[in-house]
This record gives sequence, C-alpha cells and structure tokens, in this order.
Amino acid sequence: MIGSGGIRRKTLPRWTQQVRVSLGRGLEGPLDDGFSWRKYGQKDILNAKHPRGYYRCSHRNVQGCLATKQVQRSDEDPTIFEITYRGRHTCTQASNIVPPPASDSEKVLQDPNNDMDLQHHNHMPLQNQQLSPEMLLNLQASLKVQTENLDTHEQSLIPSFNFPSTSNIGAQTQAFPATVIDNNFVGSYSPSFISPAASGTNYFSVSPSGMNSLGGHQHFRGCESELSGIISAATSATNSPTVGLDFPFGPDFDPNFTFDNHGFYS
DNA sequence: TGAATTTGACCGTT
DNA sequence: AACGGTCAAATTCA
Repeated sequence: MIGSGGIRRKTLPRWTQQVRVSLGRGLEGPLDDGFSWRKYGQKDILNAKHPRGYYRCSHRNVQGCLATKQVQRSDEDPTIFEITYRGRHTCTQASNIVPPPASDSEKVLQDPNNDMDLQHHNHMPLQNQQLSPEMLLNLQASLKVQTENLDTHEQSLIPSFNFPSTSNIGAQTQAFPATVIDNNFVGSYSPSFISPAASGTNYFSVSPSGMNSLGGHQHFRGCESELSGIISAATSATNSPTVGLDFPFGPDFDPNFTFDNHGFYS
C-alpha cells in the first residue's frame, strides 16, 4: 500500500506557473523547464476543458526525487499551459539542463508553505526536512504580485512565456539578484500580505539580449487559506526596462535561503 | 529490446 | 458521494 491515490503530503511547496507557448516554437509539448519528467497519469478535471497531465521526476525511482509537475491547458486558450510544480527536486538532475559553462544564476524558488493545519492542530514544528540542494527554474521574466484577487482561474493578463529551453541562461544571470524582497509570508496566513510596491503591477522585465520575449504568469500560494495572497509573476512581452521586482518567495522558515546554486555535476 | 507513455482502476481527501 | 491524484499494467515509440 504505497498510498496510492489521494494526496500524499499537504505540506509540499507548490507554485503554479502559467506558460504561454507560441505555436511554431515546438516547445509547447514537453515544456522543458530543465528537468526530466515522466508522465505517470492523466485525469480529466471537471472544471477544466482539457485533462490534466501528471508528471514526475524521472529520478524518482533512482534518487527519490519527490518533485512532481502538473500540466493543465487553459480552458479557452490552448496556447496557455498551467504548470503546477509540487515538491522540490532532490535529484542531481544533470541530464537535461545544466550547460557546463558557467551556469550560476538559477533561481531558487522557496515556497514558504507552512503549516496549514490551522484547523488541525496536528502540525509538526519541524522545519521542513527538505534540505534539498537547489532546484533551478528557468523563470526569467517579470514578477507581478497580486495581493488580493484570489480568483482561482481568473487571470486577466496572460503574458506570453516563451520557453527558452535554457538557452540564454546568461541573460537571466541578473534576473534574480539576491535582493529578493523578504515578503512576509509569515507563518501561514498573513492578514494582509499587501505589498506596497506590489500594488498590482510590478513588472520585472528581463531584457535579455533581445533574444525572446518572456511572459510568465506565476501563481504562488502559501497554502490553501485564502488569506495568503497570491503571488503572480507575470512577464510581459513588452520590453519594459522597468525593473520593479518583488519576490514572493519568502523563506519564512529558512533564513538561510538557499540561493546559491551548487555546482552541477555533469 | 528497452524505455516512456497510455489508459483504467483504486484510494484519499474534500 | 464526488473529485482529484497516484499506481499498476498494457501499449507504443525509439
């Protein structure tokens, strides 16, 4: 009984990233985010017009990487894929991404997921045991933080996210300075996670070498509580040099912030 | 031949 | 009870 079915861990960091693929690219299928995934299931969602695909890290059986990914097509816009990442990569995924050349600029998204056991006092004080190295995401785009608007499926703006497929990593080198605003994600439910600067339009546009326009919409949820604000990272294809960046990833539990990319062993 | 994917069924949670 | 998620086996592709 390996716990088939159902959710295995409620306390797993999860963030949603909306990706809009431009037809003609060919990257729409696999949506290469730099990791190797293996599809292990597909299910139809009542609210979704299209089925949702479930992917798991290919190293799961080998290294025990618990990272999982869910890909869901937009209800109306087939060009938009909603990818929900769950868990973090603990594997040495040195197969797909990781260009040998200096690739020291990955983004480590730390989800402040916390104890959502507000109702159940069964929470464990432990501070996440997931000391995994770091996973890198190729999110290079702008971040937009939405404080209110918890509309689950309502994204007014759907930027276009072009999957560079880890091409111009050098470009994102400066994409995320360690600045990272320490958002007070707070334990779990911030009464008002209102970010002053993130009043709705914080665009952090990375201006690559004019390579491509990135547009990404990210949904970050601390927990299921509506109290937690949703952080959305949006990228505008617009070449707006405006650098207003708000980082939703507030390591409330880990001040250490694993922002350093450990050397990738190829 | 091997690996990855596909489909159905089971189970846990809501 | 229904939905959502995962597993397991069968099938398909490389």
